Amino acid sequence: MSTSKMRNILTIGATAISAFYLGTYTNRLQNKDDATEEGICRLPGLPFFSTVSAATLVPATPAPGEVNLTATPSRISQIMKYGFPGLDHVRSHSDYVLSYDRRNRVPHWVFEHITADSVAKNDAVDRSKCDFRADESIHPYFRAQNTDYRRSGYDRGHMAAAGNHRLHQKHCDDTFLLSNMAPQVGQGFNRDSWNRLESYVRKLTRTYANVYVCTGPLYLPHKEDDGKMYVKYEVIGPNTVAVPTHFYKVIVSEAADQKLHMEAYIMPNKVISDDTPLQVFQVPPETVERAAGLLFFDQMNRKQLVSVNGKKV
DNA sequence: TTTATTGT
Repeated sequence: MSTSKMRNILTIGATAISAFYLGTYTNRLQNKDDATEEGICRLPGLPFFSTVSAATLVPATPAPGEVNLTATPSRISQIMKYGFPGLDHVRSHSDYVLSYDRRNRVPHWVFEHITADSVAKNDAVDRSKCDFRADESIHPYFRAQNTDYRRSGYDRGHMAAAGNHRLHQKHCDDTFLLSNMAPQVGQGFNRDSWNRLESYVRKLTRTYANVYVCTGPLYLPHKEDDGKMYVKYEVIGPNTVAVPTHFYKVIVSEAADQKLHMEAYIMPNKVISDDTPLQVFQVPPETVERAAGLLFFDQMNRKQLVSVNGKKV
């Protein structure tokens, strides 16, 4: 085991990670050659695919230079090109797709498709004009409110980052829904190392034509003094919003030649020294899948996959 | 630069 791998495991908790089988992602994918064909048929009647026959009645891909302001079927298909990680309470917004965890009042996962254009500086989009607000599409029993976060000591941390959605003010606004938030340690995490990871993902668009990123929370077990394993996490506010122990990102970068490069990261929701290299937090994608109960990019053709965490496969 | 909060 390499030094960096060992440091990584120590950082995110040895007991948590050793509980998961550290196989290779490619092993599972090797049986998935025909995954693409079965993909569409597998989808249940989600609201945005409700009537396939109606698809032609809905505005399709916008003309070049124009921007989708609503979650059109074509845009959702583009964002979700490589498959849905899960299907629990899926919501499609103008520029990202989310699955909501009603029990924990935070997302299960959010999916984004970003390009050099969508992350480019745009004076027409002003983050300071965006307001954090409750998501009215979530049943009130399960809806997080701003009061849950107030004086909790935690930031309202974006899962789909505001900085990834600069094509239009509406795209930026939509990322401020509380259904896209989870409680994050502010100084030392959200505003620092997690922000570094988000910036790194944006930087990938300088090299790759399309970047697909899935982000979400984890609740990892740890061993306590009695020798038993427990999952323990704080909850905040009147609506008992869960404070995840860790967060993940699974990224697929698509090159102009259709070759795919996959990366996966798990970071603990705690103060992380700014000089910690992001590589320290790399894990096999399968580790995130087992921890989250989700399958990422399962519609990806493995023949296109050329690297995982920077190593050839 | 972007990420955010504090009865400021």
